[in-house]
Amino acid sequence: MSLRIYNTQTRNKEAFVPLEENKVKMYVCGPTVYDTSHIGHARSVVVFDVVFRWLRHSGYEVCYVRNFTDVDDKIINRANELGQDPKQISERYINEFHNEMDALNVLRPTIEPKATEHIQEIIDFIQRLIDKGKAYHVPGSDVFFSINSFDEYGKLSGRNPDDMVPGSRIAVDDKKRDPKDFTLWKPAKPGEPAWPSPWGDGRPGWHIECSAMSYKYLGESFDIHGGGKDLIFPHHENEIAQSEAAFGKTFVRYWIHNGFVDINNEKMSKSLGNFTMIKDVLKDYHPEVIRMFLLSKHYRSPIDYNDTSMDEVISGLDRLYAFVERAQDAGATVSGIAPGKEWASFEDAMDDDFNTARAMATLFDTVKTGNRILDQQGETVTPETLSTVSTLCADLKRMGGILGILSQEPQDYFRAKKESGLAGKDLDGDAIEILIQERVAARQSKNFARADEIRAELEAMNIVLEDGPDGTTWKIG
RNA sequence: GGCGGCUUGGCCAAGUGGUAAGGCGACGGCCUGCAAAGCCGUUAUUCUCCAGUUCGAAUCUGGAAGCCGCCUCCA
Repeated sequence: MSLRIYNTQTRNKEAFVPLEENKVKMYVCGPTVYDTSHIGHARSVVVFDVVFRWLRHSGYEVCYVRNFTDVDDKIINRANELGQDPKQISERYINEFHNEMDALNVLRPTIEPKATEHIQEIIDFIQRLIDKGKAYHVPGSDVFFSINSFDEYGKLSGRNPDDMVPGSRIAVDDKKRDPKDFTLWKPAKPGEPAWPSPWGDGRPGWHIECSAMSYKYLGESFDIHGGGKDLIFPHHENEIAQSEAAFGKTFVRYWIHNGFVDINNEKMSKSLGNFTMIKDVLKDYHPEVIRMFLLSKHYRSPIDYNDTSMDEVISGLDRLYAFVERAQDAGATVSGIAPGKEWASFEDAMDDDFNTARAMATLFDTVKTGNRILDQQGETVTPETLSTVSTLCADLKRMGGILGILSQEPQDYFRAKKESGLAGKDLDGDAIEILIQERVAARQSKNFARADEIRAELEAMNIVLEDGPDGTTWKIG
């Protein structure tokens, strides 16, 4: 089995064959840093983080580029609102973004270029387009890309340029030769960030930065380009036009687009006021719960964020960690263990267009198999059983390594869960221990009424007791 | 108006021609003083509806209904 990828452009799953053997060049559109990142950004970043991990695991040397759009109308507007410099704004949100993604256990891309640090490359790119007759400068105004100079315009989104009704959405700008032409370079208004150029002081349009930066780091033609579904048109369509017009080569071989995150079955929007920020979600849920949630459905489908779904994921992740803990307690080791057949199922799922939802099922199958084996054991675990359980546990951890979960020791995971669960309660771990000791004494003297009373008291505070062979433990229910 | 997507058990969700993965929940059992956790078992003769192709369809074709996204520098 080898990797197959659904290509937005062909609308088919295709066998993945990189341009250069054993190497993959991948570009993903990063955020425009004008505001706090929301759960939708998290999905895109986590999805492509898993793509990155899977490609690397598959033996490819991956050059993964994810940009920051740090010059943009929205950043300028925001800066004006706050009376700050645009650079302060973008730096602040880049920092925030990095902190949140680190918290979500997202690997840093190979390169994270910023538009403002590639102005010269952008200018050179625009000049090349002008020289080739693909773009034109309106004196005293913008440089525009000429749609009519690129006859494959629309091939990614499946739109026919002739069907695009001029002025239906955007006011017709009569400086353009064609209403569908888009800006490559726009003149700066007073007080706005600006760079000198052959067309006067100004700044780049949005689309051109991605073409210029992907060209610089990945070349004229590369393997994978990703982003959110909304970027298909016009952003990615325009990137294709720019890059293919400039170099006359296929720009990108595989286009990957992730679906949206809805909130309680509604689209996130300013008018609904339901923007759900990553930093707020991180306050409510363990980072691995968030990752597991984002990967629980196929990346191209919409996914709905709501409390019920999150609670289901918590139960599932607890279950996985509980098995790791149980296996380790039984003496299982994970280092240096060869992959087992559970891992093969996981690989099949991941190779099938990064089907994390299906891959997730193999984690639970692994746990089920392992628990069953351990349950059938008596007091002493035979070497054969231990070996089997070690393989299962190692497979599970290996899967977790791809999805970016199960990265903690189970003890730490459950301890952190207890601590966060106790936060805000007028009860601490010591107080619970005292109650447990009282209950142990009550049980020993067969005073089960008192024992149950204590248990009920704790249960009312969402603390659940478990009486095991080695005594009583508790957890947050 | 143009383009695209979705509709699977109580809920979430895989599954693109060969007879319905997985999770959560629920119920019964083992275990337990009773519970909890874990395990075992049960929980869709059926995949929005209609018609067609086929030996065979959730999967292909045509049609209907409902929902959703993009066409606004929103991931």
